[in-house]
Amino acid sequence: MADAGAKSPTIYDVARAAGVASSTVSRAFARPGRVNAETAERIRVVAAELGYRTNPLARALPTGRTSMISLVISDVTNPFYNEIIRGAQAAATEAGYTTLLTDAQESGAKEREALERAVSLVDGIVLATSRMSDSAIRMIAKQRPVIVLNRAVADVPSVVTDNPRGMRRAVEHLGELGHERITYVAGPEASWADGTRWRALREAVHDLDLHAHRIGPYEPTVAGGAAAMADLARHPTSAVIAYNDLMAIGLIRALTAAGARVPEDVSVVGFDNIFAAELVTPALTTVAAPLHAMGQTAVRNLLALTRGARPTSHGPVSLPAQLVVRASTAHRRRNNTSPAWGTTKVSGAPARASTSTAAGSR
Amino acid sequence: MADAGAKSPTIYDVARAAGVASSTVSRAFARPGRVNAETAERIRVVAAELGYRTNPLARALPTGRTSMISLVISDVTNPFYNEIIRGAQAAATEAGYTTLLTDAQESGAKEREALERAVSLVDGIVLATSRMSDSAIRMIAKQRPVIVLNRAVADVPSVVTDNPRGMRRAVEHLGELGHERITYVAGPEASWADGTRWRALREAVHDLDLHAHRIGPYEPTVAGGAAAMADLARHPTSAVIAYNDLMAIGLIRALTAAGARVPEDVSVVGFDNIFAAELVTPALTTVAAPLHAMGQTAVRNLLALTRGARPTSHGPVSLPAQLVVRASTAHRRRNNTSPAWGTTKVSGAPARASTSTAAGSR
DNA sequence: CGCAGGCTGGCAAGCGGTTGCCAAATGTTG
DNA sequence: CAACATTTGGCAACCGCTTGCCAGCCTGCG
Repeated sequence: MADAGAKSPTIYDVARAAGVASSTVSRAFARPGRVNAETAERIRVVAAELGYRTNPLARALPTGRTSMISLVISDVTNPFYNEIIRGAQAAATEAGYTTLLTDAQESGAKEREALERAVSLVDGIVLATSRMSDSAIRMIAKQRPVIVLNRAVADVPSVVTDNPRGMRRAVEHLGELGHERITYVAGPEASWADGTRWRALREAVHDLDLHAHRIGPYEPTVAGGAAAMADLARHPTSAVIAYNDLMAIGLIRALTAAGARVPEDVSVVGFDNIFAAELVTPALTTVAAPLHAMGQTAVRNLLALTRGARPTSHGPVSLPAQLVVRASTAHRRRNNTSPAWGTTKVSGAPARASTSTAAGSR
Repeated sequence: MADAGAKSPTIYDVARAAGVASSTVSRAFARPGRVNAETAERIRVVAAELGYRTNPLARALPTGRTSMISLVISDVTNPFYNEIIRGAQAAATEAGYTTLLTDAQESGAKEREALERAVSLVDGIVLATSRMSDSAIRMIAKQRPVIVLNRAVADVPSVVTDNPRGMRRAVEHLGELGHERITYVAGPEASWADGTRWRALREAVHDLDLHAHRIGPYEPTVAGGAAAMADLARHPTSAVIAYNDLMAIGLIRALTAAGARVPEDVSVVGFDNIFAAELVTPALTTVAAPLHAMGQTAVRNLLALTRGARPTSHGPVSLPAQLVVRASTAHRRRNNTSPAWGTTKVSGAPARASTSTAAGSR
């Protein structure tokens, strides 16, 4: 039993107690096979008795490897990151790595600063939706292995959601429901994902002979979605795809407040499948990003890099998205081509039996 | 300009370039005043030119202080922790500390393991809703300063929500609405908060001449709340207080599915005021824990401890909770004493104008 | 029997800072 | 101007662990 009185024991204490040199103790732990099996076992026993644990800091100094990775998130309070964090943690822990979580608080400056302090502490970095410029990221990337999430930066390996395919599924879904014009409610212009999604939407509507219109940009939040309401009223459509779930939720609330019914009057599709998506009313139809898998993949690839693997030069690693159909989308009502929200008295939607989930969301 | 070619420069490089001894460089950074102002300035300039940054690892070895703290969370995906994390991060960053976020994934074993690896890396630890036993926590606490959140452990300083007062407000609110019997939907038995809340509820109903009944325990999740439905149907009441928001949301969904209307037939109050609480329909009336402040306070107190402050022996630091009144609570309908859920056809609730927030939630 | 080669374990030089102690330089005082 | 107090900067010994290099020992083989 370890008594927690004094300082924790070092390899020297173990070495003395076991009657060997400190280097042998070190090797017994760090270099299996380099030391005689019996000796190693004896050392192991003595170490256990003394309650010895190798000090990661001291180990890191000569080796230069800390077994820590940094995960930088632009905003921890955004539920979008929850599963990413968890996936990343899982992959890191599994590989014996500790995760240094940093919240950039939506500020490129804070992100830089935090990174500056962390960079010498970690073996690699995952940047989830960084707010920094491409060049700043490349700067970091030449000091330590870096993986960016949901973004493409030249010369820096990345992991992204397959937005085009996900968007395609969403458009097909709306098309099957009879919608002909789709409004895209745009997120931040600086967002790589936003550009990709809009582009994919245009291609999809073109192929399927539908029409798309874009409004925005807005903040990628509930408030931002609500703000889109005004513009939407000017270009009424029966179907909307929002940049992300938060905005979709905000928009639905605004629509409802204005007297429109979702999905009867307007179908709304979100992106990301965040936790709250299935909690809101109506439950949100959304394109589910493989959040957990993304976090996991990012970390795994990062660790591969730290072990000296060459980054794949085939562009970003793309993970499949799935459409989760819930209750915010429905058939377009033919007799209601040009919705006049708010003019008809709302009679209330009966409890929907639905919430059919087309694809498992996690 | 720092060229990112070679290894990062050390104090020796700076010392040589500035024509001083390495110790002087060290002191110029770590011991202001110990070195002549001019010399220090010159060193500073040279260091900047070389792109020198002090290596936290190397510094930690001799000093024993890493400027890192560990924040252990029982489940990062639980939105309850979002603001706590952020508050903690903010306080840590402000003090120049880096946060090591660890997700215990609801497992006491994983928590221990993670802690074991982290303990030698950090100057202090915040345990948010730990799954470990009191004695295990005390064990950790004698190796490093520890602050526990939302729990009382003898001899270990803690920060908690003022549950009794919050519960009292909730009961008063329901009482004012005419409810006479309140059902408490319990969370995990092992939860310290659960016990505190139930006790507070009993006291409050006693003082106000109301009645309380307890069902459970259930999992503190949406599914757990839904599971409570069955038991609730057996003891119908017009008012329910759930252990937390997630359960309240689950319960509301189950009630709605069963044909009961919230809040017309049943008023529901949650705890925590998580992000989704205002997004669901009806928006949830809930007791808002000062999440951000808790994270912040925990870290500040922890850092005070690492600086050698004696822990306050006055028991846990208690932070005030506030009641946020939204749309899930309403006047009890006198003619509906014994609700027969599901027998009457639901006609649908008109869009509520409400969502009145009695107290700012953040 | 002599020797090359594989195992083992020890020695000691770092890794990049910190800091107690000392001495030179400078400032103060009587 | 001598004696003494203060600054200021350098020396060198760590902090705890890793690892290149070396030597002793044991085997196996010609």
